Amino acid sequence: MKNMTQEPRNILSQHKVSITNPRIIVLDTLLDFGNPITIEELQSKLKGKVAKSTLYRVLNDLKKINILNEFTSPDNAVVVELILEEDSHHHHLFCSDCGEVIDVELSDEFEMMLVKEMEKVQKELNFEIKDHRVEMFGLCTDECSNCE
Amino acid sequence: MKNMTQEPRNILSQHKVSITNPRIIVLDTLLDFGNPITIEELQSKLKGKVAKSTLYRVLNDLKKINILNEFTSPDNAVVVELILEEDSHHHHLFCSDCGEVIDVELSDEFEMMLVKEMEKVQKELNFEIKDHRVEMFGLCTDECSNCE
DNA sequence: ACAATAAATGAGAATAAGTCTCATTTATTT
DNA sequence: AAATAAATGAGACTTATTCTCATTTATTGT
Ligand SMILES: [Mn+2]
Ligand SMILES: [Mn+2]
Ligand SMILES: [Zn+2]
Ligand SMILES: [Zn+2]
Repeated sequence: MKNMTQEPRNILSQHKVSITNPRIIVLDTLLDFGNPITIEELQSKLKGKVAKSTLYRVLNDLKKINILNEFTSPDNAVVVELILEEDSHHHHLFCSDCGEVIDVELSDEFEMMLVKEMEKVQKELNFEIKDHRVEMFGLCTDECSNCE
Repeated sequence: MKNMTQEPRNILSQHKVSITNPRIIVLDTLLDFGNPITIEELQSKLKGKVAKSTLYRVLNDLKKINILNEFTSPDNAVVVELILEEDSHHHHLFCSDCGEVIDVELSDEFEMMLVKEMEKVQKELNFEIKDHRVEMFGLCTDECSNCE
């Protein structure tokens, strides 16, 4: 049985955000794409359906309720991705050629070691570390449909 | 004895880039600041000395000869830093409050483990990984002069 | 279900980071 | 020192994102 939280209407009501057409459409598009997506690509998918200003507003709404992650790719494209409850902590791999962004889960041992490193840094620099991010850069090989 | 490579004129001539005033001034400012700096802050330091268009051109020149690293902070500010020969591989810590960016060197054991993780990912995803970046987010504590 | 109220939207104007143009200045080469 | 090539400054231009405001849509209370 499919997770109810993945329905746009449920996601919105769970977060006490009013259910509107543009919000449903944007969520649907993000859920359907299923991967990190550039604003540019998202805009092209929504052309004629959601106004540009509304798209940015909806994305901000989703950020505010902490279900949208935003970051910048090495070629300075803004990328967003939904954070679903079922998603586990992960990182990203960027293709320098086609710009594709791929989710990557690293091993628990590695994540534990990273936490230890952060604890060391915290003490040394007297800084309270809340979060981290690991980004990997490289090149898609043969099976990428975008680069060739 | 101070490293000759740290003199703007030497840096430029070593990279076969012509020695001009704006380039010297920008390099001096970056060297003097000694830390990653936002474009905004850099511009304010250069106000009246180097034209905006020239600043961007010089930064591009430095990127081309691979002595400038550029990245985006979590609040979407563009940050640059000089890559000096004496610098070792390192990562960054961002204060979510004041925006400060701090260099962080992680342990060799950690870096080795990260390389191993990347090798695993490479095989699994058939992706050629060239580089990586670890970013840590948090809050400066007491001794930060910017946040208070 | 219906009116009243509050919130969200669309269209396009405004803002601002970064790029481009071109006349002038500066560096390099001869 | 003159000739040539490269770099600069000023401001125009481009474009991603934000803002404004009149209209539409959602929510609430009856
Ligand atoms: Mn992801
Ligand atoms: Mn650094
Ligand atoms: Zn690719
Ligand atoms: Zn701080």
